[in-house]
Amino acid sequence: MEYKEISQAVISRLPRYYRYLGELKDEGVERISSQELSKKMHVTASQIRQDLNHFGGFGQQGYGYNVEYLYVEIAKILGLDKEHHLILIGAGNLGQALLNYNNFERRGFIFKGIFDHNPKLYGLKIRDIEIRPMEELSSFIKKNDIDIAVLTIPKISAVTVAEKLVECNIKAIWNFAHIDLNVPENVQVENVHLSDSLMKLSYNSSRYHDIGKK
Amino acid sequence: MEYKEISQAVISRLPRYYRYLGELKDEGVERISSQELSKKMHVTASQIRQDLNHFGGFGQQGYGYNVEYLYVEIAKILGLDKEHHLILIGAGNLGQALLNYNNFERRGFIFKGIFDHNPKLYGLKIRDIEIRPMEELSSFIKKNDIDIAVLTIPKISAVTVAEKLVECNIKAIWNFAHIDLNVPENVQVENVHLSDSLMKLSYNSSRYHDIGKK
DNA sequence: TAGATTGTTAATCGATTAACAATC
DNA sequence: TAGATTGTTAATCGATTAACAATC
Repeated sequence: MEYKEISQAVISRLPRYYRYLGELKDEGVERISSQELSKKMHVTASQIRQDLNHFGGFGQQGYGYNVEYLYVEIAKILGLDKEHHLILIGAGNLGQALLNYNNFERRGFIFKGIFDHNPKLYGLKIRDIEIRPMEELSSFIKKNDIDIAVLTIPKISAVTVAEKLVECNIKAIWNFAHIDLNVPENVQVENVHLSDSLMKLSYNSSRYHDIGKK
Repeated sequence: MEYKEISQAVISRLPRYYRYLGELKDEGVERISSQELSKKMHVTASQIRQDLNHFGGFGQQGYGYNVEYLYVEIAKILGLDKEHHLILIGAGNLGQALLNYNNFERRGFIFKGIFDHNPKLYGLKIRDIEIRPMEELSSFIKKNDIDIAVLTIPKISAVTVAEKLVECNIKAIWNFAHIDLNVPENVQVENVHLSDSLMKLSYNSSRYHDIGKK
């Protein structure tokens, strides 16, 4: 399999394509051209064709793209054709919210374990998943073939926990802690920095209304 | 005040600068050069200087940047010098997690009201904030000078609620629903699409480990 | 003053868009 | 076959990086 580096800009757009194709599929649409899709999504048809062609020729000249087929192919590209085993680290409000979010499970992201450093929680269950002490982290990851660790802990402990996860050979960290994690390049990190997002919104709304419409 | 459009790429980096400057300030660092900061943040010094100069000359030749001063200035740019009044729409798990997240309040983002369409919740309080029926939305927004609506509801109702918010002249929507909202350009939308983020992580970790290191 | 480091212009790089030949 | 639409190359646009004169 030959490998060309594909930019994160392209990758970031894939889930959105996937979402729109899923909707079209549910509406019973069989085929769609890049132009039709571009109108729906407010992007250029050119970009859609370019993006998709990084991964293969999924369309057909004179016809367009088969919705069902493209939907399945993008799922494969995104790794949604395989099950992913997750652990949650930090059983606070946000962690529980993620645990209770059904959509992840539907896409093959299965929470296998919950970890917390509060001894009062040990043995309690959320959605039938037991809360365990941090000491069991390493053995649990190995035993349960864990792919992804979800970090919903305060930033103060995040760095240490991330280091520990690296030692456990975790492949990916979904980081909700408000700090940058420095991990080796074979460990993938995806950050969700909620305050950054809120500040961006604050900037955009303040600017817009201070200055008036552009 | 003259206005030049500043790219979202630049804006997206501001909260990160702000975070690092806050840490430096807490460590008692008084001044920092773009080069020192660039090493800490793993970006180029050139980019830091370019980014900051969109908003003014905050540094001094031969000296660098005063940490405290720059920290305050970036806060102003991001609109953190003013209070923002928020409402939460959707009192589910994720909504509650956001309500309980102290950091927002510390930065001036204050939740004033909670709305839900489940009558069983009316009158209940989370963090001393009452849950109200959707019918009161419009009057509440006007009366309490609400800036930002936080949408933590299923996508099926998100579009309708967004339309209603637009009618109420809301300035900004922080959207956690997994759907694109179409609103007029004077309403700012910031999306947090958690499943998109997780899919991106899935892609990156699958790719990396399928193909081997680049 | 000499050294350091910014602010800013110019060069490079990469991503997006346009155009069109290939082909279903 | 003629029409439609892709896949792909070329042109454009914008963002990042490099370089350096200005200046503290």
